[in-house]
Amino acid sequence: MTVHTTRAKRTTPAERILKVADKLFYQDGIRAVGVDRLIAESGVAKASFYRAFASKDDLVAAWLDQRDQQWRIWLQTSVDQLAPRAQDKPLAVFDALDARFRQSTFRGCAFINTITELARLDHPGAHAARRHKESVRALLASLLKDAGYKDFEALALIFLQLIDGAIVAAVREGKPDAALRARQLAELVLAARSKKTQ
Amino acid sequence: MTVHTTRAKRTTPAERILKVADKLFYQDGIRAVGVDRLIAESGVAKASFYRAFASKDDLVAAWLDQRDQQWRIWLQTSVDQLAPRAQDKPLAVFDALDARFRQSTFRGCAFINTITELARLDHPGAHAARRHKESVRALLASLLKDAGYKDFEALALIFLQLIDGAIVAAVREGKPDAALRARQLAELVLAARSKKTQ
DNA sequence: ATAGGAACAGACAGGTCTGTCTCTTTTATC
DNA sequence: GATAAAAGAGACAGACCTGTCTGTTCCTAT
Repeated sequence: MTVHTTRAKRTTPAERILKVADKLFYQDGIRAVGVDRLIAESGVAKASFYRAFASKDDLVAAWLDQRDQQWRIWLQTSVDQLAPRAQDKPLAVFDALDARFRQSTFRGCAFINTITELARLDHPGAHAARRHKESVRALLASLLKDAGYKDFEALALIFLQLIDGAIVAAVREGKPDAALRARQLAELVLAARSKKTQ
Repeated sequence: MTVHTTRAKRTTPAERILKVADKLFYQDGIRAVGVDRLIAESGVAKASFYRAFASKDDLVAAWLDQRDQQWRIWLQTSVDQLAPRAQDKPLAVFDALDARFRQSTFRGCAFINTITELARLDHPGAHAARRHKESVRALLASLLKDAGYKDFEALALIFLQLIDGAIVAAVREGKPDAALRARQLAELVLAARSKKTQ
């Protein structure tokens, strides 16, 4: 090996495409963004695009799977930062949301948006979106369990629904207030439930 | 006037188009339904379509305005039927939602779907959607005020957010359970608030 | 009865969409 | 340095999109 590829490998076409797709799909919606635009903005040849992804639908699924992972990492680290103690983590979810709602790029939940935009339930993107929500539900259940709540499974479903409502309301209103309202609702729920398992 | 148009007037092209648009836009999404399909399924000539509506965007706005009216009438009559007494009406909203979620045609809130599909905030459809949500908020505030709740304005915002969350969750899950969860949350909120103004 | 407008039917234009294909240039491996 | 795969550039096909325009038929009002 004469050269070893010592030089840091440049980003692959797939990586660049995914990065651009994340921005454009989230910002403008899936159907509003054509393959030609994805190619132009990522500086990739059309043949490279279709070598990396079998179709646009494939890219949509890959995008959502990547975003799912990033989103859960974001939530976990945000919650850990905002609430060091396990018992405080569940409610910190809504503080994390509050911060996210204030970002100028915020345009709702990419997964909800995908489900509503792609009405067909069998679209690969719709499947990815449902997988994401199930993952988040499991993450919430884990937080609630560690915080000592007995019926953490039922609570996780409620929390997920509060999150969905907060996101939609924040988009509608163009304000982050919905996060605080959801947090107060969550506080009520937790206060009403039998608090600890032991 | 010899003939007086005694005979019941047949439906106008605009009415037929709106009826088909209501079905197709809601079922498949706005961008997924082309003008040609609307024309074919409503049995209308293309010239008639563009005589009735200046553009497809115009039709979208007209559709949403019509649906807004129908939706509020539906909610009001459902609530009146489910809860004759003013103090019971606010929570009956969620029983009405429950019934709606069970319909096989249910595919979420047309207005939320429109906002998320048409990312552009200045689209006439987006404006119609925001007008609708504001109307519903006012309707909820009225129900809550008549039920005797002092801070009915704040409560209406919370109820609207609970409704949004329930709708999204119901679509996600493909089950109507979210309506009951939202109702229980609403019960908690009402119980926690200072109940009456007098 | 007849004139005028509304509705139907469909061709057409100009653009955009996804996906395929060719050709050239770069990059990596031996 | 030679060879092969990867990537860039872009033409092309076929379908679909919105919106316009030209005829023909029907209904209605005088």
